[in-house]
Amino acid sequence: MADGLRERKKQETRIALSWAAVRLAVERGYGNVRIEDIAAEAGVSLRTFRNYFDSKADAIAAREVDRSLRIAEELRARPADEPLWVAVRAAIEKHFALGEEGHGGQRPPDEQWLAGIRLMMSEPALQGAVARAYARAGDELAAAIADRTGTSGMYPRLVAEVIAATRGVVTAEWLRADPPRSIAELLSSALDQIEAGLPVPE
Amino acid sequence: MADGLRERKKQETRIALSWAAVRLAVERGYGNVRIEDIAAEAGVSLRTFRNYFDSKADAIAAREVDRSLRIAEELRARPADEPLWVAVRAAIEKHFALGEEGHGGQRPPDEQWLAGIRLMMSEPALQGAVARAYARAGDELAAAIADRTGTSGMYPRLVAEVIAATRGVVTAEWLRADPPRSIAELLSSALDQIEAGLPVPE
DNA sequence: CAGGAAATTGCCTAAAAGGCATCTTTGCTC
DNA sequence: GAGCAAAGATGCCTTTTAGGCAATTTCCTG
Repeated sequence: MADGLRERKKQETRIALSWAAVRLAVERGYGNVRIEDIAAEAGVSLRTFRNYFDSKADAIAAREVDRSLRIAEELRARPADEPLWVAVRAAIEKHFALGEEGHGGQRPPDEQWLAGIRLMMSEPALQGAVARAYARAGDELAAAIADRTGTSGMYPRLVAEVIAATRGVVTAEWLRADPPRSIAELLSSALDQIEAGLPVPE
Repeated sequence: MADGLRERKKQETRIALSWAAVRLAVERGYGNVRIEDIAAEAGVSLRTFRNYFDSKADAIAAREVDRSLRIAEELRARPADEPLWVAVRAAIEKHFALGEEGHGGQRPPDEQWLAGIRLMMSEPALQGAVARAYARAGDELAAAIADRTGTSGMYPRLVAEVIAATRGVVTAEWLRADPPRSIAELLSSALDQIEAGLPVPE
């Protein structure tokens, strides 16, 4: 078998800890959550929490790490003969569609997930951990792009980082836009601009 | 007056702490430096260190924060009628030329500065703080671009984040390239690709 | 089902984070 | 140039985090 009970349980614990961390932080505020509480919520000891994550911030960011890594996965899943940017668009779109299937059910914009995103964007103490998460995702993405295009050097990394940046900007704009705008629309617009070389719009 | 002795001294202390933090971390390794040591090195109390920075990592990243903020400054300093991307190229080039004038003298590639950069790129515990630094710089840059181009919405932020990403990729490539390559050349190449919309190279 | 690797846990020490009160220094006013 | 108010520096204190070490329990393999 690929991974026995052992590996699966470890993954479950990791996810349980991360969700517990996000939930508690959203409820009480980041600063009012002790890792002891998170561990208790997930049913493990404080010391075990520490075996999984180096810090409280990492635990909260873990969920976003997993989600972000999917972009590279999605990209690899696209047909190999599809043009790069077409595949990229599809991969990011799928990434953004994620959030419904968070922990089982599929109630639309998943309030829990959204609150978590807002938390991560607003709490300064979390930005570092989140940034590291995105850096990790960028590495994977760059590798996927290198494989797909057969390029090396700066190109794969440039594309990966630009995609990561785009994703961040789109997310921020989506959260901010007061007459709400659809993510798909924002994303499409942003990628159009990227592909056009970012000329100053008139 | 704009800033009295008070303000200037505060700035000096901040810089002294940051340099001390970098120097000690480079010498002994990040984990073997206590903030107490940094404070002592800079001639202030431990408690005062904490008034300046929230963490050891922040102190180390502070120098990079200041340096990164200069990109936006340089951009604002360019002639207003210069095309955006021309101005951007010039601003980043100047940013990269920085490092000689670190703390007074101007011995070429400033070993101290380079070692600091390597440290920041390699030590995981620092990546969060550094990422936050770049995020700050991105905000300033986006504002500068918005002012210069008279645009709003996602465009200024997209450009700012793409520039930040480019700078990061170029720096990484420059540090890694074994037959060393000039920063100017790498930067120029990267920006050419960005302006062309990142088509897959042949 | 026995041996061994891996994970969980408790215990312990060092270090970090940050509130609060006090003392100094700086900048401004008369 | 003396005095006053505000801002900064410092010391002290408590809570929380970080992580090493060893004992114990849980899963995998042969």
